[in-house]
Parts: sequence; structure tokens; C-alpha cells
Amino acid sequence: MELDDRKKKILSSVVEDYIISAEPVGSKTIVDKYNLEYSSATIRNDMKILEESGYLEQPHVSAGRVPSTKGYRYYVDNLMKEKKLSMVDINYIDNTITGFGDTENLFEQAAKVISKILLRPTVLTVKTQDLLENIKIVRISDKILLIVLMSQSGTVKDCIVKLDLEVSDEIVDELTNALNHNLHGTPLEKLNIVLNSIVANELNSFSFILTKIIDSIKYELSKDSKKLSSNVESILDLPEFSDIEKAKNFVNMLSTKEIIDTSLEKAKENELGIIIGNESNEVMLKDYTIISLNIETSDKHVGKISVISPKRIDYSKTVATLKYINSKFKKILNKDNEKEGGS
Amino acid sequence: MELDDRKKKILSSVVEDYIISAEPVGSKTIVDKYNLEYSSATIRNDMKILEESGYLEQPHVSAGRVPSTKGYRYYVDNLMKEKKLSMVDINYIDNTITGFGDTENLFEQAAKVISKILLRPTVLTVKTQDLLENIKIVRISDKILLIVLMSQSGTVKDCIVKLDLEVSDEIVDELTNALNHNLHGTPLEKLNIVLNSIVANELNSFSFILTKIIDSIKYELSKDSKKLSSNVESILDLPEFSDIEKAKNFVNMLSTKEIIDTSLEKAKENELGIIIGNESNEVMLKDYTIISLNIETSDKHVGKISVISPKRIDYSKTVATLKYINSKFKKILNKDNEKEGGS
DNA sequence: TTTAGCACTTTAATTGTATGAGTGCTAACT
DNA sequence: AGTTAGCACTCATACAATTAAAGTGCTAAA
Repeated sequence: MELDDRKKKILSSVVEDYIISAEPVGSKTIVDKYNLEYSSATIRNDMKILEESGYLEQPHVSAGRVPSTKGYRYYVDNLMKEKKLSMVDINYIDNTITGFGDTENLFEQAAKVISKILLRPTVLTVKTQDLLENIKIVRISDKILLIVLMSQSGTVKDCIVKLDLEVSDEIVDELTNALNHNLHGTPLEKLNIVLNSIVANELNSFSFILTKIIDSIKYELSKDSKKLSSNVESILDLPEFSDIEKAKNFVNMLSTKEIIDTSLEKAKENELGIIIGNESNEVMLKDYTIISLNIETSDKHVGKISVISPKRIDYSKTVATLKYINSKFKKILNKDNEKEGGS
Repeated sequence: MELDDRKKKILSSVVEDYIISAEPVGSKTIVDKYNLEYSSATIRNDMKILEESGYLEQPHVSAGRVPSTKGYRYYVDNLMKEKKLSMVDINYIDNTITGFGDTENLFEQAAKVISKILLRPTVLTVKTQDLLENIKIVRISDKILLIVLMSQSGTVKDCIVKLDLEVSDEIVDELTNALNHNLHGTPLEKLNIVLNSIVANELNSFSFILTKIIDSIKYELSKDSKKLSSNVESILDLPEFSDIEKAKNFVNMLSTKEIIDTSLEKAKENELGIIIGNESNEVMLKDYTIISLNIETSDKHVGKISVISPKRIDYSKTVATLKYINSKFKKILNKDNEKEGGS
């Protein structure tokens, strides 16, 4: 259904006012604040029609209107004007996303920026389908090794292994070569299984070191599946969560990994994906919106940065922020690729 | 002032009941639940005396009593019986605090355990006064270096540095030696300053690499001052925070680093320090308790693990948990030391 | 097609009332 | 002297009744 200009203006005013005020928006407010050249009665008529066609909702009969999922969707697809970021925000992003460290640091920096600018929790899903590029073992001291795993997407993981016996440089070199030979290109999630199988077969002469190494790698890899979301506390300031039960539900929902995971899967097609309310089929998400940015280099999908929020969020600013972050990522990641490629 | 046996029993009952119920405890409750062989009127008389001498407080005249800071303190010092941890908890601790990784991993594991068992946020203060033991530089590829910093307390930090130019193994070795020579024993906090000064003087021939390295180290070291507290959300379940404003205040207080820092300084004398309410002179902390465990090896102070909570917390269980964790730390850290010493 | 006007509905805030928990005190009891 | 029963008193909490304000939908007129 196509909306006429006035209805578009009304819908967009309702969305934008509600985003700021968090209160249902009445006809009078729209006339006064958004200088429509009509009387409140006219606006009321249109609002009724907008409600009947599903763009607006009314919490109760004597309240103003609130955008429905369909309303937000129409706004995002057709009405929203892309905001420019403020210089303050741009500077903050530029200073925080520095490109120091590996890809995972980069993602953490982004999460921090987003939750600070948008005041919403940010969920990171790095290294989908990441493959092992290279493994290095460094002797820190006679009995302490540092294992460094480099993935093809540029993430570096490392862990300390404490041994019971001393090992020589030669053994370490030999082991490193053997591991690289066996493990190059293995998906990180499967590293464990493959390691277990090779320690049982080809490399069982090294098993006295390898079992320890496997344990540590397992521990290291298990860690990041858990440090998923940052700045969960930020939601306490939102009026949506003035009832603490709602806040608890939200937090629980966030920690129910499956819900987030499957919903994020859906936002995969485009660089920027927006899932509003029940567009995901997950009941627990019906009041929330997920806005995800897929980070990819020329050839591969590196990960995803997702803002999760009540449906009431400044879509325009969020999109602007994510796009700007994306451009920064592109610059940094491509530069990295060049470097590696050019070597 | 010394309390007679009955008053001790009453005080301890009030504390223990309040810890569980979070409701002011009345005289009848005590008679019924804690089988005192007296009538409620007698208990009332004693409670009045306990209130007059400052051990108990009354939210309002028709409510039961609540322990005051002085009451909690007396309970902790004189009345509290040390609980045994449940097998479930012990198993959970044993399985989570594995000793994999470096000292910092160890602390993170402890934080996780504590917030899970005690349902309170946990604040970590690792590496007070940590000195650099050793720096290693590993060539990951032609233009990518891995910098590894080992501290004397056993913490390992590392960071990736992306260079614009290729460097050879020889240069890396030379630089490593020079850095170790200059930096051994430097406090981590001062690493930056010292690095800046040596790049300006002795090692300015390496400045094309060193500036990048300094930036990355700076970034890496700045990170951990911020990942201070874990599981802040856990407080949402406490009745103390049924008013969301209180929850916000608590969260803000936690992120006001100075408050925590200075208060933690005080809990330094003993292995186990308990600061209740206004025993710290910090107004924002007047309703909260900090229970800290100082982690030390035979010769040095490694860090501190602190549980932060409303004053109403199961002191006995907390102490038992922290002590058990301390014994595990001692085992793991001493084993590490032996290893290093024995090499 | 638009608008003024008005009746109507519902929420939020305010006030009043009843209930109950728990006290402090007094007088009696052991 | 220590303990207890009994009772008046206080305050918090819950609930109902009342009111005011916001915003609607509808009708009739412009």
C-alpha cells in the first residue's frame, strides 16, 4: 500500500518523535512540533487510517500513537534521511578505532565506540568460518611456551603453556613444523578434534607436550564464544527498562546465546541488516531490533557487529555510525591485506 | 562493649535471617525460626538494647531490625561460623580455575567463579607494581611482529604490530636484545615513558619500528585498566536493586574507577580484607561491602580479587569461597615459581 | 476535503480507609 | 531481677474511590 505525502510526513514524525520522547505521540504534538499545515483533526483522521493499515499502534484508546514494526520498517525503507555524524562522534571513532592489534582488537574497539555513541549493547560475532593460517610456538623460558595461532582473517590468538619438562629449541621447531603441516587451513572450531586425532597418530612422540598444548588451546578458543556482548548496563537508562523485570528479561535474552545466534544468521545477506521486532520469528525478540553490520574484506566474511536495542532506537544515527565504522574497517583491513599480499 | 550470650545469639540470628530474606527481622521471627527459649517480649527488650548500642537499625518504628555496619562488623569478627563449601561449588571451582594460561587468565577464571557462586560482581586488580621480566619479539610475517611482554608476577601480555617496512630476523634479534637490556625490571606502568626516552636517545636508529611498537604496547597496556569488573548484571536479581535508580547508581559507582581504587587500597593489610559500609570513608560506598582477597606468592603481591555487594551478603560463604580460591592460587602460583626457579 | 467542537475512554495522580506487622511500655508473674 | 503477657501505638502497604488530563473518534458545518 502506498501512502500519500501527508501520511508519510505523519508517520515519519511519529517515529522520530517517539524515538526521542519514548512517549506515545498525539495529533496535537505533530501539528505543533512538525509544522504540518493541517488541523489536529485532519491528522487524527490520517492517524486512524495509518493505524488501520498497521503502521501505527495505540497503547490504549486515550493515548497517542506508537510505531508498529511495520511502521518502523516503512520508515527505515522509505522515509528515513541519513544523518551526518557529529564531529564529536567522528573524532571519537577515529581516536578509538586505531587499528592497533589484530582483527579481534578491532572488533572490540568498534563495540566500545558503538555502545558509547548509541548507548546500546553491542554483540560481536567474529571469525565465522575462520581458518588457521599459521601456528607459531615461542619458548618463553625452559618450561613455558607461548602458542600463537594466526587465522586467515587476521585474528591472532595466543596462550601460555606451562610444561613439566624442559624442551629444547630443536624440539619446538620440529613440533612447529609438524603442526603447521597438519593444521594449515583447519577451521578454528575443529582445531581440537584434528589435534586430538594427530596426537593419537602421527605425532604421538610429542604427546607429552601436545596434550598440554591442546588443553590450553581448547581453553583459549572456548573463551571468546563467551565475551559476546559489551556494555549491557547501558540499557538501564532507557525508559523501556524502568521496570526492572524487563531489564532482567533482556539480559537473560542476551545471554541465551542461541536466540542471538540464529537471529543474527538472518541478517547475513547485506552489509547492513536490520531486523525489527517480530520480523525475526523469535518471540523473545519481538520488542527488540537488531542492526548488524557484516564486515568483509574483498574475499571473505570476517565477522559481524550488531547493535541490539528496543525497537525504539535512532535508526538513522545507528546506520550512519555503522557505515562509518564499516568504511574504517575497510581501510584498515585492506591495508593489512595489501601488506600481507605485497610481502 | 561486650554482649551477653543471648544478645549474641539474637544479633547473629538477625544478620543471618536478613542475609537470606532481605526483610527486616522481627522478634517473633527470631523466636520461631532460631529456637530461642525466650518469649518475643524478651527478645524485643534485647533488640532495643542492641539498637541503642548501635548494632541494629530500624527502618521505621513498626518494622523489624536490620543489622547496622557495626552489627555486621561484630558478626564478622565474633559470631560468624565459617561455612564449608558445597561439593557442587568445590567441583565448579576446581573445573574452572584450571591454571591454564597466565596469571591474568587465572584472575579471570576466579572472577567468573566468584560471580557465579556468590552472584555478585567481582572486581579485579591485577599486577600492582608489576615489573617487566622479559620482552620477546616474534616475526609473524615480514611486516607483522608479535610483541610479548612477560612480567615478574607471571602475567603475559602481547600485541600485534603491523609495520610499513619489512624487517629481517637480524634486526628483530638486535632490537630484542637492546630492549631487554634497557627495560628489564621496569614497572609496567612506566614502560611507556622509558620507551619514549630510549627511542629518543640510545635506540633512535630503530625508531621506524619502535614508534609503532610503542603505540601498540601503550594500547595493550591501557586495555586492562578498563576491564575491571565482571558480571555487573548479577545485581539485577537482588531486592536491593528493585528500584532501578539504585541499580544505576551502583553501576555508575563501579565505573567511577577512583572510588573503587582508593577503597581497595585500604583492604591491603591482610590476605582477606572486609570493608563494610562507611568503614570506607567514601559516601558512595556507604551501603556496600567490599570483600577482597590479596593474592601473593612467597615474595610479592600479585593482585587482588574483590567482591563488591550491598552490605547484605553471605559473609561466611564469601570468605569460604575466597579462602578456597586463595589456596588454589597458592598451589598454582608456587608450582609456577618452582618451575621457573628450578630451570 | 478539511475543521471545529464535543462526548467518550482511559491513565495517572491523589486521597481516604482498612489491615497487619512489629514495636515499646507497663504491670504482673516467677 | 529477670521474664512475660497484654495492649496501645506507629507506620507501611494495599486497595478503592475520586479527579484531572490527554487524546481520541465522530458529527456537522465550512
